[in-house]
Amino acid sequence: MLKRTHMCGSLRSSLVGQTVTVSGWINTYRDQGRGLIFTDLRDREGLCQVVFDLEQSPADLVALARTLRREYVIAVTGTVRVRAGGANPKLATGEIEIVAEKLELLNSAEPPPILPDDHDADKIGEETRLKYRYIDLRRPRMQHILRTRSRITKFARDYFSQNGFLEIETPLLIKTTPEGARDFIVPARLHPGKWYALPQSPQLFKQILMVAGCDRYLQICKCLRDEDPRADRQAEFTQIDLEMSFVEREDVMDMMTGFARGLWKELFNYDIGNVPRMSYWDAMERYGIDRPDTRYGLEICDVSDIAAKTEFGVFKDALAKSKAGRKGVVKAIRVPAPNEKLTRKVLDGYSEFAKTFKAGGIPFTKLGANGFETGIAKFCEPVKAELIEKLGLVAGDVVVFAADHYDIATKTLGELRQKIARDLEIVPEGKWNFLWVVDFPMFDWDDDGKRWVALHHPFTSPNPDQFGILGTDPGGCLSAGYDLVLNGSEIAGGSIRIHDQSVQAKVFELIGLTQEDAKVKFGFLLDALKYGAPPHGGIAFGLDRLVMHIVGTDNIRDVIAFPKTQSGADLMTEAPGPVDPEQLVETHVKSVVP
RNA sequence: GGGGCGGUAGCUCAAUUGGUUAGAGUACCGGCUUGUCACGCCGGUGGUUGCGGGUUCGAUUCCCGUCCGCCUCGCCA
Repeated sequence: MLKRTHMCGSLRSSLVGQTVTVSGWINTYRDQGRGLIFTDLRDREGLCQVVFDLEQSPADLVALARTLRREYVIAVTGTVRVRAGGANPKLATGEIEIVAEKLELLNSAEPPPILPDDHDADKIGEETRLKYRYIDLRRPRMQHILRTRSRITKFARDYFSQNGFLEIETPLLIKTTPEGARDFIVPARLHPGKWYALPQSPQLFKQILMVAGCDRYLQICKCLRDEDPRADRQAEFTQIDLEMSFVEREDVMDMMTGFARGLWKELFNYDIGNVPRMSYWDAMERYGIDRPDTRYGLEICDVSDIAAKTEFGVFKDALAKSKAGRKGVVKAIRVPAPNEKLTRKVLDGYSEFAKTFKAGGIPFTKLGANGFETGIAKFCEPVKAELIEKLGLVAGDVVVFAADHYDIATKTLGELRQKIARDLEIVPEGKWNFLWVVDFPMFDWDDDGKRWVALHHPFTSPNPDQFGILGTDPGGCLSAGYDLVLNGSEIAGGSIRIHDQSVQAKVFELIGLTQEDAKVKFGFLLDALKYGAPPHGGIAFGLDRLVMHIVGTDNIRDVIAFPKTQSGADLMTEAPGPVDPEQLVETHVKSVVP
């Protein structure tokens, strides 16, 4: 085999006159007749043009060159020269070409079902791309994503290693975790009737590593949750998982801000600046969501007081509602000009959008030169002065409302705010808005189950100043949790953990876990906490989402080499599939298909 | 589990009110072509219209069921 000396995509005019050997795939083949054949040869680094000069070449080289087809794998030795026909500015290697002197056919290829060209890849159905993923991944765009992902994990390993983190592996076959997402389970052949679970995260193991004195831990690991996927969610995903001992909230946040700062410097030479903070309740009030996109305005304003003075039945009904001890609300977003895209039809469409979040609809109006016009103008006119004052309205502003239970109205406007920003095309390009969201409540009241549920997870510690009210006012107790938000997307979440066994027991009690239950489910953690657990806390970055932001895609499957479909299938390997009946016997499993 | 959109040539799509032999581009094959670069020109091969059933003289088209893919609500401590 001809020994490769250079990568196709790395050839430059500085190599003119040199003899080089490159290997790769035939990207395109342009036969010019008796005189010339051009091919673009592709490898991981890019394309370069290889020209076969048929008149100057021996007969066997010409004969072999004539048999080449797309996606054949070849090695070529030749001389680099400046292109006689002029440079191709579209290619990084466009100033030069290789004149082939030796050609070795390493493998032929059947005509591929799809071609690995970026220019028409966007049109190809994803189903086909996933089935022939090995061809799809040959595309420069996909190679760029895989490489970027690798640069990110390398940077993470370097940064955290420099800061004293040890990379430690935790088990994949673990005990099922009762709280949270649905587990993937694995039958235990050596224990008839018993099952392993695959980890939703290494949470408990990394805490125990802190008890074990490892001090600082890093793992880039797969996590598995058997829940329905979304455009930004897969059942199998990767976390950059971290934990630190002898730290408080500020220490973890500083360390992680440093990571983000360094990563953006490394990848974009971009200074993310100081990362601002926002409390959970501030985020919910102003943005209707716990991961606000602060790249644009459109903040949410509670106008319940003013709405109560109107004769609008929807407002009155909403304000009369009550749930989990919280009254109904009326909230509004002021949409300043230019807002011409918010036509009557678009605004009416928002009500349909709102219904997906169980809201009744989106009342709206517009402030004209002489008062409110359209929509619910007649109900707003009597409280015109107060609305103008509260929302800071000027003529031309559109106002959209949501009136419902607190959680529904908040969520609906939080989602609608983002939709309006997209519709008006006011989301700035090229902006990286990082934000720490802090001061989450410890618990959320579950009205159906009539119990408190942990908002983060039940190992999250209350903030140091909140221990006093943990028992007396669980609903008001704030945690030492923190989420790192980037452009409206949660890219990391973590907390200071409980290291005191009695506090852990209290939290379990509050979420309705009896001592017996806690012992059965988390006994090993409670035991570990007894034997000298240091104060500790950590965080986990969602690697897939991080890569999505960095390469600019809204499809999580684009950043995973071999992703699954929405039904959890791998179209290339056709997993999941049936197993041999003998495997069921061995694992003591009887399969019953409905 | 619910809602929405989609499935026609290897790929991307079209096909009038239910009506002749289901078309186009691209890919592929053959021929021509000495500076192309999404090469060009000429010709050709290529179809279980996702699958099953129904209505009809006749179904890609209408109806029922089902499978697959995407988006989404629930779900995702």
